[in-house]
Amino acid sequence: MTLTELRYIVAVARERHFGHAAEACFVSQPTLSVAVKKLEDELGITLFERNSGDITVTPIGQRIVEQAQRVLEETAVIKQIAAHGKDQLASPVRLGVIFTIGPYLLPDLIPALRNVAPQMPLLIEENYTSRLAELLKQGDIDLAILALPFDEPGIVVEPLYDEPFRVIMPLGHPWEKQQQIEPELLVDENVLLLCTGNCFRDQVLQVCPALNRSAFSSDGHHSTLEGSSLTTIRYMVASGSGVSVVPATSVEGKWADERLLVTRPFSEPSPTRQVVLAWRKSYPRPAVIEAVRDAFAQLDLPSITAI
Amino acid sequence: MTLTELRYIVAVARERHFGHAAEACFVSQPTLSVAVKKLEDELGITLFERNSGDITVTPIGQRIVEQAQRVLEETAVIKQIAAHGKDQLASPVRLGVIFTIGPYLLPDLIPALRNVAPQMPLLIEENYTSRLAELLKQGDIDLAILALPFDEPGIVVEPLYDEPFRVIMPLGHPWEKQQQIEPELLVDENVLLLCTGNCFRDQVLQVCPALNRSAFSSDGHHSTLEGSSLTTIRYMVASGSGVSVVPATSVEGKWADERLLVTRPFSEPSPTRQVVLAWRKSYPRPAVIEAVRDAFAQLDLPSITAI
DNA sequence: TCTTGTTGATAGGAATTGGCTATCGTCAAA
DNA sequence: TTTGACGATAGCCAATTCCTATCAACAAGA
Repeated sequence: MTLTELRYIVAVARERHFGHAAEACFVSQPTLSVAVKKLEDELGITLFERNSGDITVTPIGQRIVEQAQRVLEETAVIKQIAAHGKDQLASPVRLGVIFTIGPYLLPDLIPALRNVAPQMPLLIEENYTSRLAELLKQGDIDLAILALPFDEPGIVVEPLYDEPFRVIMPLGHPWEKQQQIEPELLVDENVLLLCTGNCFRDQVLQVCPALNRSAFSSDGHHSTLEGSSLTTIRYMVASGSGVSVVPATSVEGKWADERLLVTRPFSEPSPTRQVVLAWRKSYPRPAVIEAVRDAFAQLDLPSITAI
Repeated sequence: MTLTELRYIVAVARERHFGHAAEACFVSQPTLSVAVKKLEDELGITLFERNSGDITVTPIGQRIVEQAQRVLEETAVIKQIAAHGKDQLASPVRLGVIFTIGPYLLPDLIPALRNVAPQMPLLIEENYTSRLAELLKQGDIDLAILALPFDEPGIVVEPLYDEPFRVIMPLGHPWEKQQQIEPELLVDENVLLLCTGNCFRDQVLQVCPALNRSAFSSDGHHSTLEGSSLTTIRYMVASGSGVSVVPATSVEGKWADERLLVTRPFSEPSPTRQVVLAWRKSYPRPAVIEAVRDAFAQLDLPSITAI
């Protein structure tokens, strides 16, 4: 049984005439005759009564023709779904963002995306890099915004921007008078870090490996404390628990709060992390990637270096 | 788009593995790969994300696969209808019978048919021969039981039985003492006939053309009257309006009523009419014809000559 | 870093199918 | 008896479908 055969019998039932039905199907009459006979043989029943000069549909043929019509309608729905769904920006996109970027980037990124692709529903997942990598590979999210280093098989990354690190300290801290902070100074300070598992912690430690040692030192003087989120760190720093190193976007622009904190850049060359967009090599909707790129192009975030 | 392709994508979506899906479809993996790609190209969308080692269905692919499944289910219904409808004795048969046979034959024929083909719904149409011929040719009925002469293009007839004519007369009629009636005697009697249009009227006139003449004679003595049905004729005869010629089955067996009428056969060779089964040459259910034959073979009607 | 195994894609050729033209057979109407 | 209409059949060609063999990509393990 083929869809073509079904189309043929529907046409014959409608036209009650093999010749006209063939014409309606844009095939020759023998083609249609043979196809109908083939289907009749396959089903083992006679669909049409060929009277000289008059075709009638048998009762069982009538039911089968009606069912064939239903089949054809359902296949039309497939084409319809396909035609409508051809717009890659029409179906949902699941976007993962790491914790240390999401809260500061998304309020700007989401409107920009709505601007670029108004019809595209967005599902956001905030999580750690490692978890996002998992979700990405399993196909549970489609895109991820995260920071290097990131290297997973089957995943392609594309740089979005470079984000410098900033030092934050409580109001009245001795470094307040310096316009730039030397990284080495941190070793002698009480530096608050994010908990283990957060990529930003690793990035900071990579910039200043000495902090790792001091965290385990037991002299009680140069110890580091840990916070569970950047917001927590901010409040811990503001309350005088120490200083910290945070991504620039989390303490500048609309997130700056001079009444609580003092923010200073590192001396040049400032340590930075590179924020990238990641997706499965096999992700079949390049238009979505393009839309995200366009959305980023629209953004005008302070303190970041577009790439 | 072909049903095979739809089967393939459903299998791939189910197995999430081209190789396994191909196995499930009893084709080689390349065959399936090519077919899926062909469908994707035709629809213009990517149905599956081919990640090394893991196949995922795209959101739009998911919807299309579900729709494809619906299509396949509907085609399965076609096969189901066909398989169930293969039994030619399962779907309704429309049977036409002429007025002068129906009332006397059907009470016996229908149970016999139910015996031969218990599952076969019967739709009965009682009418004149000419109307039955129309219905038969138009396909509004499938079979007809009627009397010769009957010759219509595209219609095949098969003898069922010969039915002798009988003379009926009121109780106490002079002919009551005769065991057989000579046809010539009718000319001098008041003979009741069925109305014009009824085939039995023509059959009687064919046996005794003289009646036709006398019907239009104006001497008032040898006139014929007309009744609208055999039952009417019976009561008209019983009430003394005259004599009549009727089919044997309508006045013998369970239809005999010696308290009202006297029934006599004609002298040999008795005039008869041949009752036949008629159907379109193209009627595609020989088993139905066979069932009707079998049902007649079961009948044991008095006064008829099986053929 | 190199090999290896797995998996889907591709190439090329054989078999099948679907379509065409030409012609036939049937049948009813003239 | 002839004719015209219509569906069936025959024979051929092209397109499709399916196969085997092979390739390419890639992740995992040595």
